[in-house]
Amino acid sequence: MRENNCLGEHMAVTQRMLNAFLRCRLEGVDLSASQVIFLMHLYKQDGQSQEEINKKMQYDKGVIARMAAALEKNGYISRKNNPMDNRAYLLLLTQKAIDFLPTMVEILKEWNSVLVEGEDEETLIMLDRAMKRIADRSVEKVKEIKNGKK
Amino acid sequence: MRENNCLGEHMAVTQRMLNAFLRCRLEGVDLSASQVIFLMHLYKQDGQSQEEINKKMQYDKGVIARMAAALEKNGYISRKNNPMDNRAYLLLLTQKAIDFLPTMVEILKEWNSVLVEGEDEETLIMLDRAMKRIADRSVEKVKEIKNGKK
DNA sequence: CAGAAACCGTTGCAAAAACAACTATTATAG
DNA sequence: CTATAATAGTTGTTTTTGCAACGGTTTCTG
Repeated sequence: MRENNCLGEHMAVTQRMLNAFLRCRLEGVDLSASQVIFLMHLYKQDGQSQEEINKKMQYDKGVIARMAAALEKNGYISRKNNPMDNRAYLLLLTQKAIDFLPTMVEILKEWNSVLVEGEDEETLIMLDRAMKRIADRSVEKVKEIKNGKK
Repeated sequence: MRENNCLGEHMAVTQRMLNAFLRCRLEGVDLSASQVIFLMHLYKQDGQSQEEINKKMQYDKGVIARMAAALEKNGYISRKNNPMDNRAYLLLLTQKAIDFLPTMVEILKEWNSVLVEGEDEETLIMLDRAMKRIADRSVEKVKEIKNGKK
């Protein structure tokens, strides 16, 4: 009981450190820490909508809108209207973004190596799966609360 | 490899959900999400300095200074000069903070129950320890980078 | 002991993020 | 078919966070 209560704090600290790390490694690059994660989602699957990125990152949709606008302005993505749904965009990576991928992967790999250093393969698999379940339940919980309030 | 890369994203999502959850539960209370965590550190050990809280939470020290000022202004803590070191404060919980403790514990317990739901006791212990190691390495890594830059 | 370095805290400023109100489009219900 | 609800995105405003420069203490070093 006592021990579990700290999980959240460890995550919070790690999260702040990740952001600090990314800010250091992105010095001189016209990308913020969260924009890099944004782009990573598009690398995994190009042509998503802001809504889809929003669901995955769980940032406020206003924040996502501004990130997308900034990424477009800086030439990392283009926003095509989705012919299937005129409300939504297709967010598409530009060549500039594709060229930046190797750098980004290297930076994320460096961070990942810090996270996994000295941990068993078994522990890591377990950790990742458990954290996914936890993240999913967290999203669900907040959704319930917010729906209940309307 | 592929799987581990997502650890950070799961943590990030969970972290944002925790903040959203706390904001909901703290409606009408003159405390922010991070201020509650701040107070929790004082509950664990009263009379710490801002620097000590800073080390544990890993927020920027300016942020900690403003949190402490706000908590004092709203009557949750008092700041006594430390007779052993005139640079530092002793941050002390007031009665108002102590009265609020049960509410706070209940809120955090509610959140914790979301995190641990359906997980084995074994998994949880493992998770907490692994996350502590990860958080510690993260802090260390960022410290190295920032020292290297000076 | 004097000067330099490290430490603790504050403040101005800028970036990041949340929230709410809004427009426009699509989907659903009666 | 129309009215209502839900969806996708934008924008104004406020709060939160990070960074850097600063002032006053303490500690270290020669």
